[in-house]
Amino acid sequence: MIKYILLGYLKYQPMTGYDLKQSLDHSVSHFWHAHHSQIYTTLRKLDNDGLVSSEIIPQQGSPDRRLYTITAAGQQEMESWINQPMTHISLLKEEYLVRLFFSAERNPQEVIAELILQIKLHEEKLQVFYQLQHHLENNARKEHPEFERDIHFWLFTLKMGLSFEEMYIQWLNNTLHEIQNM
Amino acid sequence: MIKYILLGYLKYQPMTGYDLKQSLDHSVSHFWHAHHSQIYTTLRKLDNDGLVSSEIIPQQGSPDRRLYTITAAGQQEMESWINQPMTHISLLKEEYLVRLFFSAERNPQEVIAELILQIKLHEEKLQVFYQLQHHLENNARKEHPEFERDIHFWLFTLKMGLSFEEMYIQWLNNTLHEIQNM
DNA sequence: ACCTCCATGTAAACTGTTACATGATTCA
DNA sequence: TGAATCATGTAACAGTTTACATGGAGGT
Repeated sequence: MIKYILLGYLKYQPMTGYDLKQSLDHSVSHFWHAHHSQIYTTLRKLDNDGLVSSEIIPQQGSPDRRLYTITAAGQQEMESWINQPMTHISLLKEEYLVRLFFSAERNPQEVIAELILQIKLHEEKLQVFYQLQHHLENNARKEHPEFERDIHFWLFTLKMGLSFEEMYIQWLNNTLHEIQNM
Repeated sequence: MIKYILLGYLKYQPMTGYDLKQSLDHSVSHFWHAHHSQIYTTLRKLDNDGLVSSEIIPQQGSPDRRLYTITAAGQQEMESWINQPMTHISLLKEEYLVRLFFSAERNPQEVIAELILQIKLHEEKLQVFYQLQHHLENNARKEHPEFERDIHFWLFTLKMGLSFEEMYIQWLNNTLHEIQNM
């Protein structure tokens, strides 16, 4: 998957591994994250496979930057992937739910403390989503009118992150109250 | 993670790899799934580490069953894990969102067709959740009153799966309408 | 005749995380 | 003085998926 995210980004413009990491952290990371180590190694593999090309840009004082550019083969690979419709749904992996599932015998006060911490963390995340949404709807749209259509699609995915957090927080609060009244 | 799921189940009763796979598929699989190959290999590792013990139950006509029982060390390992509160939140990995994020240049009709298919798949999943909830709230509760408290916790996690699917379907429908009106 | 269920496993490949490793610049 | 940012990489490990492999029993 990370392969297609990198190709998708490089379709917009040539970028370095570092740039890509920054960009991902502020966009797709909410539904697909990656460490820099994985990004650098995947870029090398894409280069070996001819899906991207790279050129070294010398720097003084810091390591040379390696700028990656998508090739025609890379564009085709990306398009072939995105045009092949997805016929399954993704499966969640939610560690907290595993913990709650097996929490019946735990000390209720500790379960409640953990719930309250989860609520706090998810509320912080929700705030980040609101800020991102504000930024996309205002700044980005005005500064890059040529990306109007793309921004629509980015906002769709952001809206999903937002709805997820809102739903999750509500569910956590309901669960908290039910446990307190048990 | 799968290690703790297996230990958590084995705390209720001794089980075989096959039993565990069946049980997981009808419970935690909605927030943490595993293939049988991973379950069998993890059980072997738990056995080697002394967290479970196993005995072979001969069968006629089919392979012997290997019944796993949690050990005192296994119980302690599980309790130590569950009592150490989680101080982060899980990160989503949603392939469909990656696809939508990069879909601005796709043929709108294909994007719409994919959206409609996703709606159908998520609605089917939602129905499964409703049935599971009905089963837990009625049959399971009456047949196993000794698990009353555990069932409460299982229902919490089920409620989350249900809310997630309801939210997701609503988001998909909104996105569909917005794309149709673009 | 074919499918599903029971029941177990191994091997290879792939994906992802954590830790190690370096070093200049800028800001508080 | 210490932290953050820029900038890249490798290595070891852990976790996960896919494919291969077998074979009887019971139902349609």
